[in-house]
Amino acid sequence: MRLLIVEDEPRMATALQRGLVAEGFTVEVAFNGPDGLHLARENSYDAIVCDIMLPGLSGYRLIEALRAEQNWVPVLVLSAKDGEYDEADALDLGADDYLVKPFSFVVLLARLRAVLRRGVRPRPAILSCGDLSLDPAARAVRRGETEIELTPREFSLLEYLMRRAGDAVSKADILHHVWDAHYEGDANVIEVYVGYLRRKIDLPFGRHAVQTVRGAGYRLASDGG
Amino acid sequence: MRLLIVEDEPRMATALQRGLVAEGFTVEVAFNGPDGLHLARENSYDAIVCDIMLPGLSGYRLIEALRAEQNWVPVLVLSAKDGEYDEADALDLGADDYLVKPFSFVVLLARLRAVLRRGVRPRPAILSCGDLSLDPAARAVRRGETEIELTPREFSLLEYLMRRAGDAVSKADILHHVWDAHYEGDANVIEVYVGYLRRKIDLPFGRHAVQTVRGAGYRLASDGG
DNA sequence: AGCGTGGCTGAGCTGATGCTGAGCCGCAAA
DNA sequence: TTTGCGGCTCAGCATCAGCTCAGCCACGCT
Repeated sequence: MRLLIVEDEPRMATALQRGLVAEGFTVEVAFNGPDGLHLARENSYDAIVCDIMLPGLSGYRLIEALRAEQNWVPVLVLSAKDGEYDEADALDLGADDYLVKPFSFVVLLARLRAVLRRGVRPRPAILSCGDLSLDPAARAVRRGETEIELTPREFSLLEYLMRRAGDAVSKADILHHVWDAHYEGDANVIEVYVGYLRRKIDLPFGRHAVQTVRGAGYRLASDGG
Repeated sequence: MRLLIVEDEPRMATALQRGLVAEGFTVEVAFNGPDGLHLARENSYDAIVCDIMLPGLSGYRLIEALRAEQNWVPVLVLSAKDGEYDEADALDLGADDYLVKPFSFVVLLARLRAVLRRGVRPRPAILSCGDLSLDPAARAVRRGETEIELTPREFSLLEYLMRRAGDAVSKADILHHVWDAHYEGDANVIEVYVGYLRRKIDLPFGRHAVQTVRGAGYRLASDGG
């Protein structure tokens, strides 16, 4: 297991390095943001442990830059801040976990192991299919540059379809996940809402992202139509 | 997005439920461990939010039980304990994240989103014979680059033939698997549907993937014709 | 070559499926 | 109270999938 530590405070960096080496990890250290980004680009790490407050380039920007390059290496963020919105920001930006300083080494180790166990897989904070994108945190949907207004129900329907983009999704599945497990009503609501969605995200753009798979359900084209 | 909350304290449970429903999630609540486990077994949730201290069955045991059954639904653990080893335990047991009470709703939401974002969904393999391929999840069939539209019945017939590619499959077998074990009708339906299939996957491409084995049934050429 | 059986197909009926516009209800802001 | 909006139901319509059937074709046997 090969780790990169990005941490500007020398004592903290050294302590982390020693501890993790003692646990059997191979560890490299960068003391500022740009160096960290450079190392992360050039090498393939199993995980990155990254401070937020960094000279040159903040931890946020570092993660953002990596994710923009489709680099999904697990990142564990360390921060002296304890404002809750910082944490929310980091996770929505694509960090994998978050620790507030001071933290105990045991907790760091446990979280690092949890993060490593999950391994690398693409998980963009913003869902996108072609030029169609949906940001769950911001509750925003856009086709290219055009912002699209959706009602809450329309939004969850699209979110569910986008999370399963490319799959044919049955109406029963949709009813369970977007409406309620015990929803008693007619599955016709889905047809109605699919209609609403199409009128907002497809028709004005001459696209066909939301496809009917007769007898099976619906499918969102993974290329956005 | 469908969630299960397992929380015995009624005020906490209600608060969570309200907040998450307001965020657009579909939420079910269990007030003790055994109920939670039962619901988690019976239904397919996108994530579970689970207290540690539960009557009947602790959160630890609940996760352990699910994981033992190969159920990898993401679990976010809540706990009033703050001993660091508890956290390490929960993560090592297979929880996906951990929050210590009291926590803010914003943080819960951010972590929940992070956990949902990396949610796994193992996809069934794509069946293929030569340049003919069938994706059961996407309900899509293609010959080379050309997408082919099939009706549900045609689709299951082709799927069955592809799963037994190279074998001669009797009409009785087909009737049994593609129609119904208790199907009463004439086996002539099969001939009709084989005809439809050929017109869609063979004739336009000058191929002969679906072969008649006179007196025995049909065979799908394992090289796709 | 003739014949019978197994296999194929076009026509057509029927119920199922999906889509849409109209309209109701409840809630919340004006 | 009125207005607007989101959520939903419903009925009507168009289309389609599933199936049956009758008649034809072709394979393989004598």
